[in-house]
Amino acid sequence: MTFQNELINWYNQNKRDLPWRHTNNAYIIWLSEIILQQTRVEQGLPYFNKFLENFPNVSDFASASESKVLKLWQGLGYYSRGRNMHATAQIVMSDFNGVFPTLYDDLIKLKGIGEYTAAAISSFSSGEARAVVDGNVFRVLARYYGINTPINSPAGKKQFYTLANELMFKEDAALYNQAIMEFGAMQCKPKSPACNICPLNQTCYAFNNHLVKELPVKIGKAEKKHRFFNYFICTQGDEILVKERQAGDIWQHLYDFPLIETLELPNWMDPSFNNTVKDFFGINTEFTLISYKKHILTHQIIHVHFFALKNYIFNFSKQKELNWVSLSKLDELPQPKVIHDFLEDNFKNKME
DNA sequence: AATCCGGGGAG
DNA sequence: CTCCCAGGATT
Repeated sequence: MTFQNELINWYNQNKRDLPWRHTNNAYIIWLSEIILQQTRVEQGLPYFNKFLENFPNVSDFASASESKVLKLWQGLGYYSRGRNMHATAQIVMSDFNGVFPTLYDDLIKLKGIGEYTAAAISSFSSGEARAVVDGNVFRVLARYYGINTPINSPAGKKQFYTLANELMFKEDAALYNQAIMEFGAMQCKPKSPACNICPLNQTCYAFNNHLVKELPVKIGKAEKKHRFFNYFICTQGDEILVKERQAGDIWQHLYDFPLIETLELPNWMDPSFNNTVKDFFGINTEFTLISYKKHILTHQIIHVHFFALKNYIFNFSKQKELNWVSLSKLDELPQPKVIHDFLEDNFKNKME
């Protein structure tokens, strides 16, 4: 049996029942594919259901506010996906008459849709014979064919895309694409795959040469940068001071608090830190440490300290993004995970 | 070519 | 801890 037929055979016997596999509606497939970028199925599934419920079609998505989209996205990470979806939904309304495109050449031009996602949506919605190459496909092909070109190098990317498209099962592109990804996710797993029961083990290069653990090859990760976020919690009656994060850094258009970032762990008993705080807020400041949280992202480790601030006079001319928000409405704003967790722990009762 | 962009789960 | 997940955009 051929490589392709083995994969499809395995898929028919072992596939999971996932909601986006019951449709060829390009809009619904697009929802699932964007949500699943760099995201496990188990983590993305509740978000997929939530988005489809709130936005049954692309028109509903396009007419929502960006803030509502980000609020629904809260906790999933890589928030540019949500912002790009919102922009793309509006382009589909204006440039495609509200009909979500199904052709690769149309899809690839849309925000947030790259080579993988354009291949996925086009093959699943219209059967276009474009091979998907995601983390699963890289791994399956690297092992089965014994390819040691780094998968995250330009040369590797080209090599794997070329091979994947040569292998494409043109009689049923959607079925084949689903099959190879599911096989990578469940059988040819990153760690300790069950090679002894694999239907392809007789012809798998890595298995026969004891290279399963070495493949695929990936080149070096940059070291994580440490950052120190010092948040100041300012309340006034039933209101709290929040800040909308701007472009050029993480969590764009999500909300946090007045922030002083320092280059190293600040000693808040030190007069110089006190002066920095005083300069930031105005005069006559007093603050006490509430809590600390270490927040780990892909390229940075953020040391987050929360302080309660008293006796403050703000210089709003320097802090235009600051706004007072009533505690009862705070939960409507999209927040980074570390902010949301802090509020859950310290303000839940006051937010009702 | 390298770096940025989140958060979670497995080992 | 480390690795990686149905990747894409930016520099």
